[in-house]
Amino acid sequence: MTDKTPLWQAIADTLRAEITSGHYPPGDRLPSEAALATRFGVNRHTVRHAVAQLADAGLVHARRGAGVFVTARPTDYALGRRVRFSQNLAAAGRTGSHRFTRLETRPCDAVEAQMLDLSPGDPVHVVEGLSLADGQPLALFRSVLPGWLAGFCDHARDHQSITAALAACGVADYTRASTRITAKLANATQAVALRIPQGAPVLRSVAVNLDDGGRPVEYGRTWFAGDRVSLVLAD
Amino acid sequence: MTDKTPLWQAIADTLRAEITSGHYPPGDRLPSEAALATRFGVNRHTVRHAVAQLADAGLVHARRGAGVFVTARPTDYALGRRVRFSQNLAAAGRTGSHRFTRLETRPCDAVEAQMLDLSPGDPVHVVEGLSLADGQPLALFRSVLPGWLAGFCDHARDHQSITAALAACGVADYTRASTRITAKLANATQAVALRIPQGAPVLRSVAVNLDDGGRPVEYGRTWFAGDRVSLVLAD
DNA sequence: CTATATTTGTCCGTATGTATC
DNA sequence: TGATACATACGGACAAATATA
Repeated sequence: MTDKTPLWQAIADTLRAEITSGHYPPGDRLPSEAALATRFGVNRHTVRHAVAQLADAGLVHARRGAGVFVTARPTDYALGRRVRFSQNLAAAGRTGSHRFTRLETRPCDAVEAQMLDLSPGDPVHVVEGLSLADGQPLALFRSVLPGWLAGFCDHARDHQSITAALAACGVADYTRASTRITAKLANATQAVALRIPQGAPVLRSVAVNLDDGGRPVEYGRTWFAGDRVSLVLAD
Repeated sequence: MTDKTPLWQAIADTLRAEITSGHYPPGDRLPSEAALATRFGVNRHTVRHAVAQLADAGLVHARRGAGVFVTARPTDYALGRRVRFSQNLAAAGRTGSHRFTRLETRPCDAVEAQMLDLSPGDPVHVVEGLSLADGQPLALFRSVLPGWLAGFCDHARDHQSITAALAACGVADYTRASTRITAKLANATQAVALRIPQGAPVLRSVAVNLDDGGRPVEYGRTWFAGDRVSLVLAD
């Protein structure tokens, strides 16, 4: 080898190409380090160096005693002024679906009142649910909507869609005023719902949507499974 | 008790009010569970239930053996077309500073080549460093810049600023083409540098900046301490 | 560095009121 | 009415992490 690039990097590039080309699909196990070492004709440590780079890049993840697995490609989820769940997943080539787990009207607390421009104790509609992509849990969400949207819960139950229910309440269009993103660790409840191990990272997004008159119509919080989604801000 | 609201919720509300009113400032320790139990005249488990709700809301966080602490408000970090670190922190009322930990020119790998529109092996400048807010580590970053920016490393060393070094290389302005955000767990290296426990959540942001001619001039990755920052997308 | 006390985390219980089938 | 499940509240014991002398 007269080439200046290190052996381990060449091996890493080869593996990366094989993974991205689909030779090793997401969830698949790579050949053992020993097998890769014989294949490339190098020492196992050289393979380890290459695999470590891929793992650091998040492309694969090793499980002691089990092997090295190709990380499932995270679903791209676009954030912007107009965020619509199903459209987003369609763009990412996935079939998305909701499942509402709670639907109720109750008095709001202080935080909800401030975000929705209400007085504490005013009625609000609350929708909780789970977002699925290709049948796999992608995110938990809790949306709070002002009580003056008459009959929202019934519409939501009928249409199984927040956008459709808002339309039925006379809110034809809405845009996102602000989004705030933080990283948290999954608590027990979230871990069970999202089918991720407890302590796995979750992306928490807090957003407020306004109708075309500038009135707040939705205060939504979403918890994404951190390793199944990547939020994309496209300008 | 003829009241229908649970005891633990009333206690949680009381504590929440005392925290938000500033009675317990951020970073402060709450009285021990035993002390709170005697104060409210309830069992320790009831206090624990109340505190757990506050912790779940992110208002406080408990450290075994140490106590329950009021969570410091995370620094707001605005994301948009024009992202400048120091400006962001100034807007949040913090004093920001960089510290470059590595500065070198080397051949690029396959991913860097693709992101920067180069051929694999072309030279790139690499800047690694730590971002601090009020002296506290906020984020780790690794920026990769194309090699045709002559003398970038020297300029960066002189100015201790990526924006200034780019200006010295003739790139007067640059805008962010795309940003991609995922949640990860801190590995040992990141944990030490950011002074967070290993396994704490980190926000990974991957972005590409373009000059006014649309050429990629920076491929930057940033790892934010998940509980010290909240990324804000303002439209 | 070694106790020792403090504090939270987790587990075992018991009992009661309420909602549901 | 009975059976069952669940949330609430209390009591105790010990483990694990931390602070302190």
